[in-house]
Amino acid sequence: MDTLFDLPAEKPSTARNGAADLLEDLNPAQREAVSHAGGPLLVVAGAGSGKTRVLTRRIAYLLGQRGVHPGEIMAITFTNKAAAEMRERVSALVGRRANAMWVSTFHSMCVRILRREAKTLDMSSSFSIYDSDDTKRLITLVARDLDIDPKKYAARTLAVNISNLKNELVGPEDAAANAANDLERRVAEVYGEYQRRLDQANAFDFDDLIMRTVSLLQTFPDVAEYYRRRFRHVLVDEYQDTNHAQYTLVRALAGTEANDSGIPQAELCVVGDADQSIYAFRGATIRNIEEFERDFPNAHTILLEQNYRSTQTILSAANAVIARNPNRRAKRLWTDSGDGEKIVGYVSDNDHDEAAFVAGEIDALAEKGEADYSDIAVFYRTNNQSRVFEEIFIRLGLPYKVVGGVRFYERREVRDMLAYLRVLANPDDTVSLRRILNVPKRGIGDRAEAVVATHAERERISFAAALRDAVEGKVALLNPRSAKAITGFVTLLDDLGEVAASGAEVHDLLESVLERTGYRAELEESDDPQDASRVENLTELVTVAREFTEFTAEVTQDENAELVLDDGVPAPGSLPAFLERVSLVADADSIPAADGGEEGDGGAGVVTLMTVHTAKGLEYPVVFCTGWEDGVFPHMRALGDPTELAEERRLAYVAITRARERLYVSRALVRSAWGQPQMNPASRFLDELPPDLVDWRRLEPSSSGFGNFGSSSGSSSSGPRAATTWGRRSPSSSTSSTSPFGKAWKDTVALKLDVGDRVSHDKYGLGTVVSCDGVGPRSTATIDFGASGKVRLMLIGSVPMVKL
DNA sequence: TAGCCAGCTCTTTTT
DNA sequence: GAGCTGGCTA
Repeated sequence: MDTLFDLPAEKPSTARNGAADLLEDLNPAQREAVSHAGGPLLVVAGAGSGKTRVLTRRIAYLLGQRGVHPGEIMAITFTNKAAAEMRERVSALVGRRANAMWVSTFHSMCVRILRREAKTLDMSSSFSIYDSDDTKRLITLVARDLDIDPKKYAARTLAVNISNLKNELVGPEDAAANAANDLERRVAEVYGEYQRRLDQANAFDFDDLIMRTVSLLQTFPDVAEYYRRRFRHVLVDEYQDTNHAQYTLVRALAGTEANDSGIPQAELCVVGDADQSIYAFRGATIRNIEEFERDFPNAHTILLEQNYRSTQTILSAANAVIARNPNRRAKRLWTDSGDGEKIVGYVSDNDHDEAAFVAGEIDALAEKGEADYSDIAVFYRTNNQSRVFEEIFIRLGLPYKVVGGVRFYERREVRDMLAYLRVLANPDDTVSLRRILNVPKRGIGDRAEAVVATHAERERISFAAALRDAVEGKVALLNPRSAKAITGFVTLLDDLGEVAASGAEVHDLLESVLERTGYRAELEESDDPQDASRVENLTELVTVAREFTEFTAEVTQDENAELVLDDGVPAPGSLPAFLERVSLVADADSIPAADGGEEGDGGAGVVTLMTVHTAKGLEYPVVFCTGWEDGVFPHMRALGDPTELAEERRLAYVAITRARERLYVSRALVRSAWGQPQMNPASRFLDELPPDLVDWRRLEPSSSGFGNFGSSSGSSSSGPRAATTWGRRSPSSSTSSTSPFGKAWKDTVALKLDVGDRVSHDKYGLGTVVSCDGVGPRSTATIDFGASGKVRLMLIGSVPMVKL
């Protein structure tokens, strides 16, 4: 949160403005990227190749050398953090002029455009922004109303499908027309109704922000023309993560060579790296970067391969891993800064020991003065893996911060409060209104809610209006007790509405809500320990709101505040401004400062824990890559699909390339998952690390005294699986109560295979089993699929493969 | 209407 | 192991 309202550090700019200054300390490729003028430019920027530097210098160069006005520049990133950093770095180069640029995420840029053009779309500019939780709630409501069996079609599934359609810019009608099966027909049906309700609630969901902006630009040529005239330079960071909708948006903004409005195409500069594309699950497509030259004729491509971040050892490891991905454009990172330390490998008995090893190693590094806590990051594949690290770190008193996971703004109490605020800002926001209808409990049950909802539907009025009808006794079938409770609720909202209208600051309004609803009192009276931390979170939320108003007060007094008052931006410090801000924050926005110690906890800062996804774009002197096990990383769901496996490998590549000086990789033989211990084989990515680069501190015990099972795939002498045999205990010998394995094998294996068996796989085709590994639900087989190569697969229930 | 308990499903990754 | 749903009781 601390980065939420950061002002760019405004050093009195010893502005670099001369062309020589701006290009001086760049390598030839970087220099070319900075000074290139004219046609569309693709900068393929390998990890650590100075991408941000190129982008910021390019902007400074546009301003200083090419006479571009800052108002003509739009720079798009994926996180607020990246946007803030870019703005800050440009400011350092050119001073306050930077403020007139649009530097923002795709989503905030779209919000800004949509607020400005809301009337055109028949929306009010005070619209709400629904995140995935709101979306799921609304879809649940819609599905219920459409009598859709929630067991057969989970809200989540429907939401994911609708989101995918939106990312492809497919509207409800087209979705219905193209629906080819039962699921798709249901999705289309829900989609249509969902969209209608969003409209009714004066709300956009995340995907709408992009999709509706695109359709705005496509449907209203004069609107598109306005933005095209305004933005003569469009820069896009992390271009490999754009989805179809975002790609179309970029095209619509920049214009194409052959556009009909007579406005020349804007100068487009996109930066990205196909090897770091890790958001396919959210619709991102590498295609956009791979086909850039086809999409934009006359495009010029520049490759940045020199790395300024990591040691050669780390880069060689990264290169070796990513080289296994098929069909990629060759690219090899190199550095002239030397080999550095070897990679440290460690095989622990269980996830607990793995965390203890990491903690011990961090301690040793700090002790020896080789690293501050803030120099160190621990990465894992999924958020639930943070838990065991937290336990150990707390016990040892290691200062740490977990980024992501159950995010602050996703906590129930925080969302409840924000729902109150959203209802006050936008009374049509039905999802928020129904969320708080009976929170805290005030005697308005499901029954009463359903009656009011039906009334609203029948009378074609909003849910808020239906509540008022209930107060006036105009809702049939509503029992008097419920009507009374509703009256109390409506009165409460009216009172709070008055507080809001009186011009109270957001934090004062929030205080009023906490008091008058009795929300805080209820938590304080509870004896559930969880509720105590809820109270703390609410206090934190009030603090955030206070900082927000204080921050805006500071900015509006600033003589150069014109940017903040630009169109499309809600009044500074206002409730809508606050809600917009908290709706669009991301995990990555709350990463502790790398220089550490800001918060005054001893000057050494804190160790940062996060998923690999969150780590993208960051770098640390010391990096721990944990949980490198097949089924964990690569994730189980990716094991059976070459496309997904390739994405996992890119993820591994991202993880490795975050490290500057020291890299650790570790795995655990046994890990708790689903509340039960699971045995995981080594990650195949470990085998892909060149053996001579890794110093294995501890290996798997070579023999556990039980019979070997299957044969090692024998593919590696690198150590991690020097003896790939697990202590095998028969499921029946569960008399050994100390055995963590007893239960793990209760499930049957979906497919029982032996060496030499022929199989047919949905994606890989025909193959022959080369070797088998392990027993129980995590057993694997290495299969030779001929042209598709040798692949190791888990023989889990969902594997799309049959024995012939 | 609220509260309690049993049983179920779930885990990627996120703007 | 956690959070949600459904069914039951007061």
